[in-house]
Amino acid sequence: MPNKPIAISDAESRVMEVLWQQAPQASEDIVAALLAPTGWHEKTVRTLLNRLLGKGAVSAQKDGRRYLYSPLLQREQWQQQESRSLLDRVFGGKVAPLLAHFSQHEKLSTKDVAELRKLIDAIEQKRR
Amino acid sequence: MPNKPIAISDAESRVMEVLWQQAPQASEDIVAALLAPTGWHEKTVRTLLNRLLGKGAVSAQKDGRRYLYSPLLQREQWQQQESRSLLDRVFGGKVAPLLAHFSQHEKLSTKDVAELRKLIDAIEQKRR
DNA sequence: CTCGTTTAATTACACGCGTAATCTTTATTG
DNA sequence: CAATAAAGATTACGCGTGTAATTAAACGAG
Repeated sequence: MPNKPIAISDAESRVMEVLWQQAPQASEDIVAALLAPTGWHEKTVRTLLNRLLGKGAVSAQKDGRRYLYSPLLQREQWQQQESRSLLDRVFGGKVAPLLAHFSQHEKLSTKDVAELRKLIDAIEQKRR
Repeated sequence: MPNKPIAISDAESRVMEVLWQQAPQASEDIVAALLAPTGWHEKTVRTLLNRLLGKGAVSAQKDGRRYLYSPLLQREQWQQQESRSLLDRVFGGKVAPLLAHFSQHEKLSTKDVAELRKLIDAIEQKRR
């Protein structure tokens, strides 16, 4: 099995989010995109980029004097890893308790509920 | 506002799980309960217990020469913290994408689906 | 009362993370 | 070509965590 999960930290995921929205991007742009929401220093962002490179979560192609970065780790894949981790760590691997939990504790908008219902219909549809 | 969230680490949560199943318990029992699933040394477990004490996640009452530990942080509360954290960090705070994700990527048992449907019915019931 | 044993408290230590600062290389400009 | 500026690479540093080992205290056995 080829792909062992790439673990990225919280701060690193913020950088990935920027790349998931658009790629490739130069570090300058990534720095700019993160400045407002996080207040991070340029140096900080570059450190995170390098760590992500080291982890194989992003790739870099040289473009003149700078690099252009692209995500290698896909957002979906990361979401899945994180979800599974929560499920296993916190809910004993069982989906129903998690969902029950959300229905009790998270305020679901009417739209959420409608969407949920559609999802379930679709799932049941596919089953039979 | 009294309760700022108590952050507990992964290893610490394993100790809490033991206490959530039954409390109060002496460290000896907790050590014993964790030995098989984790292989942790007695010293390790005691360290974790002390850290949890420091964080206010458990309480200890002296019982002769030993302490009996009880959880202060409740399981529900912790699950909620962790769920919210996943939701915010990974799914932009929106429930529907999380659920969509689960429906696509996690194998939901027939029972899961049935439960989900019941949950939704209940929610909609409460709304009108 | 002293020694050993059991339990608790203190200390250890490497690694990842958040957050940069410093050093180095490379391209630009006079 | 030499100095400067911009980008990248290396190094830093304190804190939490995983994982204990070491030290101290307290109680029971002689």
